[in-house]
Amino acid sequence: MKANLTTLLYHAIQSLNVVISEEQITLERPKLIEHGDFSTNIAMVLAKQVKKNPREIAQSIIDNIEKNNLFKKIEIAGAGFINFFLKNEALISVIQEILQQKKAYGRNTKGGNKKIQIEFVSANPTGPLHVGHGRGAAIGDSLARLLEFSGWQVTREFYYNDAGAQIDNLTKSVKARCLNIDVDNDDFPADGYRGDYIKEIADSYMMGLSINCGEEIIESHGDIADDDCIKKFSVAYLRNEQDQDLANFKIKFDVYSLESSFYKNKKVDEVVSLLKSNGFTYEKDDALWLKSTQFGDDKDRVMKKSDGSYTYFVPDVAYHLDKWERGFHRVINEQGADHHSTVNRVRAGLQGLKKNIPLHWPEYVLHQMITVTKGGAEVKISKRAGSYVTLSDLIEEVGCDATRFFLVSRRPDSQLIFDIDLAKTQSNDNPVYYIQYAHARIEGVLKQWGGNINSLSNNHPYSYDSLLEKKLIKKISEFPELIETASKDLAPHQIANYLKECAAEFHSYYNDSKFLVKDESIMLGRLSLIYATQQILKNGLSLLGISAPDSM
RNA sequence: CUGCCCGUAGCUCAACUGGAUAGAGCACCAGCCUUCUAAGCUGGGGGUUACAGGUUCGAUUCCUGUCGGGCAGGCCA
Repeated sequence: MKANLTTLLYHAIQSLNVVISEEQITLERPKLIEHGDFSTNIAMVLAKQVKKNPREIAQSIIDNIEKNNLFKKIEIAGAGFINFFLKNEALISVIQEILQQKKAYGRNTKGGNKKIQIEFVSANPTGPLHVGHGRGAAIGDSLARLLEFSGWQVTREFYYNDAGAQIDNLTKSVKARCLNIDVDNDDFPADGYRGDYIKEIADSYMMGLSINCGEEIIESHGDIADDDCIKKFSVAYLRNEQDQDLANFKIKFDVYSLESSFYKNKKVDEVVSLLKSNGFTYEKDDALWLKSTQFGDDKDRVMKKSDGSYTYFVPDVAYHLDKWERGFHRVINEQGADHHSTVNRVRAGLQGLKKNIPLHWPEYVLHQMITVTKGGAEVKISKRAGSYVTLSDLIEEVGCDATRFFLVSRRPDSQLIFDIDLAKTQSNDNPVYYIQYAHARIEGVLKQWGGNINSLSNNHPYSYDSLLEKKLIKKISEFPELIETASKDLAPHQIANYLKECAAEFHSYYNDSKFLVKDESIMLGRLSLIYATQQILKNGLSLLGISAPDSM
């Protein structure tokens, strides 16, 4: 509908001999019902260029709109808004559209089936996943679903560091625990990991357990002197645990990339020699530096440390070169904002390769920190992890659906307060239940009715005259526009907000109206509206990876 | 000290990227179940959008500065 209107407007403006692109025409959904179904400010935008009063321009645009039978009326309002009021038939046609397209309703082809990669979570295997990873997981996975729905060919990817200093640190920590060195003991590694889980790993290692890690089975022989074996075992143990957490969070990845693989396949060497031969490096203080300031970084960065090993961003650049060579049109990295300093470095490194990689490739979605509260007080630690709240604690305490909803429901760039008490309440306080309840309520009515559900997708002679019906129809018809803006903005929280509003419109309607009435045309008309609403709720929830229960 | 993000009702958050009278939910007050799920609905009070300037027909949104919070600025990731 919106697209149709835009085209109509475009033609009307062209016939005024005004140069304009179709993208410049913005159509809005007015907040107030008195402002019609759609509204545009295009006359005010054109006022400067045309040098005429906006209201005059608006009038000539209206006069030039091609004949059609969509509108009840078109008005000029305020400083020069053009407000469109659609005919009833045009408005209610959305119900049949939804019921015919079902789970495909709202889908679009903006992505043109091009390849896009979303990297998210990317936790290092040095401990259990924490809430921050959970936020990344919820946002990243919803983004993936949203972009698939928008016609992109999506690859979900997880990258982890299985090679650097942090892994050595993990190994030392586990080893210390194998030797029964307590975390308070002076002999325990100064920067070691102190959570109880380290003790669990050590115990399992000493017992000679084996870990089933993908296709590989990692065995331990309980040999305390074998650092390499401790390392492999610990990494496998934690990877295994993280996979379990992610599975419980209903998240699947298509590809796992290992930092070590970019050393093995010489990608790191390739990157370093390219940067060298392109003249973007220099030696200083026994180290090799990247002239990242030439690409907008605020200082140059060390690539190769004085001990001969590379800093973390070098394999990161190699990894992104690998992504580029795999042919992704777009790459989105979802990460915690505490990693924002890597953005400039990775992009600078890629530019230095002179491979014609676009300036803003890859894109980043950075999420801010999370505060978890319970009983009004901040929760800072989990017993197992020691210094932070784990994702599995949350899932266990409030469930997967509520956890996902709360973690995805805020703009990524604002700090989030996760209220465990609120997420746990099974009442109207809790938006997840509020939305799911709307879905279940509709299912209840449809079950009670017991008729042929498919017959609802036919046209029914009912005019939807009540205000609540009009508002609900308006809301569900906005779903395709929501998908477009949410995926353009990489902002899945918009889906969560929308679903709350949609559920609210439904609950009001439900409370006000009777569905199973004697008059069949009224009944079928109303049932098809709520059936369409249910479909919208289901489609929206599935974009967030949240279940749509038939009863509660 | 420098860079990035944020600052909206008592609390948690929106606001279609510059639009019309800034919206929801909690909390508070007053109502609605012999009728399809009350996990619901209806009504009410609550705001100088941190502050001060600027840009223009029009600013929560863009620019500058100040204040406050978070995160970075390690040859850690």
